[in-house]
Parts: sequence; C-alpha cells; structure tokens
Amino acid sequence: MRIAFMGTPEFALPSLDALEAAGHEIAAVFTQPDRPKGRGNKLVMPPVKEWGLKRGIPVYQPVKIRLESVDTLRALQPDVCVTAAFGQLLSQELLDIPRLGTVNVHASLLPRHRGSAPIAWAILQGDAEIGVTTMLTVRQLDAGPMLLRRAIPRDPQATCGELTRTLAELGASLLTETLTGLEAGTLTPTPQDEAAMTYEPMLSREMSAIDWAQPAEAVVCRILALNPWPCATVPIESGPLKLLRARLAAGQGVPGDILAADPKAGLIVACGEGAVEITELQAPGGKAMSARDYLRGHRLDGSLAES
RNA sequence: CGCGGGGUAGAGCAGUUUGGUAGCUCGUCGGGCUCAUAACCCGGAGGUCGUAGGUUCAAGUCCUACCCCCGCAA
Repeated sequence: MRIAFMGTPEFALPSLDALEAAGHEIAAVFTQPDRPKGRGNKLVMPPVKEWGLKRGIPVYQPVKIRLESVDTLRALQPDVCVTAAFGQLLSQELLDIPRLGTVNVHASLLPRHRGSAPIAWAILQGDAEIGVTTMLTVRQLDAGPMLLRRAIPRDPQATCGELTRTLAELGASLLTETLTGLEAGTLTPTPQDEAAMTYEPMLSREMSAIDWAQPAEAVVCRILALNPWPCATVPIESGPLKLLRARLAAGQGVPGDILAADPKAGLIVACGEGAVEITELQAPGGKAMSARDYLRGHRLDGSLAES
C-alpha cells in the first residue's frame, strides 16, 4: 500500500522498517521540526527524519501539521496514514484524506494508559501485562476504535527505556498485521470501553522525588518507570543522585534509612514496607554505574528521605 | 558562541587551591588465622595521572590548544 507515515522518535523506527520490509510504499514521512538539543544547543533531527533522508523519501516537518500539511497530504494520495509517537494532533480534515483511514500504534493495552507516556505509567502502576494496540485514529486523543492488540508479561526488572524498545518491535509486527487485515477488510474495529479508560499526563521532572514511605514494590516500579527520564533522584551534597535501577531486598527500617552501603552488601534502603536494593545509579556529573562500583569510591549513610 | 561537572592501578574515588618520592576503598595474586564467612591479619603485583606543547631545578598539580565522557537548561 501507499503510506504516509507520521512519527518522531526511535520508537517509530521499527515500524518504518517493518513497513518497508513488508513491501509497502512509504510515500513520505512527517515528523517534528529539528530542535536544539543537548550541550551547545545543537540542532538535532528526529530519528524518523534521518530514516527518511537515508532512503531519499520526502520528509516534511510542519510546526503544525493541521495548518500546514493538508494539501501536501492530499497530493500524496495515500491509501493509509500511519502514526507512531508523532507528537502532534491531527485534524478531521487530515483524517479524512487516506482512503483506509489513519492507523496509530500505541504502546499500551487500550483503553488503559491513553496519553503520551503509556509505558512509564504501566510500570508506575505495577501492571503485570503491557502491550501495544493498533487503532483507527480519531480526533480525541487515543480514543479511536481498536484494530489489533497484543499483550506480553511485564519483565519486573526492565526499565521504561528497555520496555519501550521491546514494545516498538512488537508494535512494528502488529502494524504490518494490521495493514494486511485492513487491506483485506478482515478487521473489525472494536470501540474502546470508555468506562475502563485511563489517561495519564506526560512525565515531568517533578515526579523524580521518591516517597520512601511507599511499599518497596512501588519504589522499585517508580525507579524503573522513570528511567531513562526524568529518573528518580535523591538529593545528596553534590546534587541530585539518580537512581536508575532497583530490586526488592530483605530488611526493614525507618523509610529512607540506608540499611547498608558498601561494595559487598550493596545499597539497601528501607521503605514503608520492606526494602529495596539500588543496583544502578548515576552521581551528579558522572556516568551511570552499578551501585557497588559507586560505593567503592563514595560513602553513603544516614537517610535518603527528603533532606 | 546557552550554563556547569569530570577524565589519576582492573573498578570507584582522593590528591590540583599553597608544584617537591602516587594515595584510599574494592578487586586480584601469595601467605596466615578460623568449624565457618560479603569475616579478620600480613605481604605482593598493577598507573604513559585524557592527548600535545609550554613554564620550572622539579608538573597529577601552573599556562596554552585539542580529544572524550556526563549533568542542567531548552
């Protein structure tokens, strides 16, 4: 089929690869404008743009696709539009253009976790299962009827970043299946159960603080969910200490108290119920390392609870 | 020219302000003690101090340029 693709970050790349491999024609890609990023505020192009450039496919970077790209999209005469973590809302005018509609790849088991950070929220809430859903896009965010859905058990050790990569692959294969079904007319769009719907906001830096009074399971989930951004942090003398990975540990005490902190025992912190071992962290100005490595050169004691 | 932190033994760090024999914790190797140990004691190996140049009797430390890593802000 002839496809117009809309997406921005790495999450979209497996889908593009899969569409290409399945023999579809990517007529054009739409993605966010280049943005200043990182040190030196250098202009960085979105991964989807790089993907398109490498293949000589037309790349469009509208600031507001609703206002700028209607004619462009219409001229492309796509059979279907595919969106994957695009980052802009589409208008009805745009949605009406592709013959077979617009298919979105969403990294959650809808109707749970609508919004732009579905994977992190699934971890935050301790979901036992995660997954991806393909759906027909409607104007209301993530509310369209579902086409295909696939669930996998959540690896309780995995970070949000890791699960994002896993689900990007899963989403890619689900997407090609979806398009095959859509083309053959064998798919029945299933309305979402609005009563079971949940919507969560973007992650923010304000979520970094850890509430040690929560049960150890919740603390572990929070640490995993916020990695790689914005990361759970605790204040230490030299600045915010990022906690990147953790697991349940034996022990108990006043929430936030450091129960152990040496290269052999590891870094054990008491929670409201039980305790966690911080297994990976990142000191201010430093690179990520195992907590045991960190403890070879640093001493920690007292409490990690709010200063 | 957005702001800032850092590169020293296999790992993680101190030492740089006030130049003067390279230090700590862990690991590793050898020995000892113990019923036993993530235990303890003794001893050893292991470092072009990011790179290049400069100042100096003497540079990890001061000066200049460059490379690499990281955080913040966006």
